Amino acid sequence: MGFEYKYARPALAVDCVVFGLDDEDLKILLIQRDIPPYEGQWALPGGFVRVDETLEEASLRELEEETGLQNVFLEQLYTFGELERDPRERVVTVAYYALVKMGDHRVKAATDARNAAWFSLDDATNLVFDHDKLVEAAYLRLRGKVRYQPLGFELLPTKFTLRQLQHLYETILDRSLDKRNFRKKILSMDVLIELDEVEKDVAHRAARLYRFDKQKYKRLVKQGFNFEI
Amino acid sequence: MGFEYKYARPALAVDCVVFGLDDEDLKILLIQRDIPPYEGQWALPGGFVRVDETLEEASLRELEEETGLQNVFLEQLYTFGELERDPRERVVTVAYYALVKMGDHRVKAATDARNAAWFSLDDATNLVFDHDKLVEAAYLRLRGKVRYQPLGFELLPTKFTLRQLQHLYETILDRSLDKRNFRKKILSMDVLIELDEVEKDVAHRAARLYRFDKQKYKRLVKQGFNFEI
DNA sequence: CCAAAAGTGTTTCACGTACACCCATGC
DNA sequence: GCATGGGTGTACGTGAAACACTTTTGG
Repeated sequence: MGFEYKYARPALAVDCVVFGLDDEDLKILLIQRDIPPYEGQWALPGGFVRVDETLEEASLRELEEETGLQNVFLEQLYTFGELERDPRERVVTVAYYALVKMGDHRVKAATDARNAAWFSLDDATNLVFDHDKLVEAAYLRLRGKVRYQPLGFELLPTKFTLRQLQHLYETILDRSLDKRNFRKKILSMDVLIELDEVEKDVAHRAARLYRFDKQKYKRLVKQGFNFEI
Repeated sequence: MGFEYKYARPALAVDCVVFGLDDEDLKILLIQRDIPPYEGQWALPGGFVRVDETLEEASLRELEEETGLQNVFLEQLYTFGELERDPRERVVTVAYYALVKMGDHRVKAATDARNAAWFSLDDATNLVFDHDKLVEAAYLRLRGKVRYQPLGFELLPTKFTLRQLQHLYETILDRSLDKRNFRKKILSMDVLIELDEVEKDVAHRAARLYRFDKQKYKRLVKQGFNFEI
């Protein structure tokens, strides 16, 4: 029984830092572990890589198993290989970060997880293993990359207002932006489609809705265009 | 004898894309394999990660064992986990890229390598495994990052002329730059130390030598400075 | 004295930034 | 009619880009 190798091998895992955005701030998705070690404590969703699946497949599988999430934007972040990351044995983990439209998804705990819930980034602290470090690295990457790649749209509903988009950048970059300049800039890029629709159920003038034009963006990039906020 | 685990584990390796720069162009360091599979063919230096060393330690160890290189700039690139990367079995590899001052180092083949040699980037093709892909990814990363991080200095001698520095950017970015604007920009950043020395053995007016001031650069970064070419 | 590269300033234009008011809507 | 956020234009300054000639040195 079991698998035998000539030399000792580190175990290989994946972990996901899942970002979501609501009216208040940037959130990340944590699970409460239902198995040792650190049973009952909060951690990033993740688990061991099977020998017959790719790293990305493993991440998506673990995400669905532990939190119910599907169809998320996923990108590799960094591989953490310190010797004492895991108290059980040597475990190398490939970290991914994911961006989800929070409104579209309801999270639910499942396999190996007692509970799954969104935490404000500031409260997502004292996690098990070296997961605080992974969260920090993921946030740094997001903050750095969101300015020159159209990642932000993955966090918003398909139809959004310019206010929502500006608020997203203000939240992630942690500074305020000038409304007129922001609108001028984003509209001049010509990657938003202005819809014949306005937001609903607001106690004031309703704002126009927009969609991100992914096709057009790709075409522009091929012509040398650089997205930048 | 051997090590037994409950579940099958992928093997874990590291591979290094080592860049160097000479008068002509950008080079990468390859080894000619001296062991199966693909014995005799050209590949990136690399090998399996031991259970008691970190990923970075493994990269540095393999680099020294196979090419004799020491004291190089090293940074993690990406982790490749496709199922059929290696004909023997499932191998996940953590790729690193390295930058070396070619003049300072003499490469020599050693453990597991029949030969080690520098190749022009254009000639470093038809490598074994998925190494062509790793080289492509490393070059993309270098080209992207060299513009807003002072990576370039890792490829030059400690003392260099502005012409050499400009040539470095022209080579990596693959476009020509205006001499006056380049000098204005790099000097205005105030991260170069002008030395009381000029280059030697040139058949024309000798250019002034400079050093990169790493300490000052770090101080400036803390104050919000952004390096950018 | 000739070849080769070093070194040096100015003008123009685009873009980022700062800044304030009227308008539409729901209650 | 009032509170709330939607939507809009201009002036200024900084920095990127274009561009050519003189100086120094070695052979």
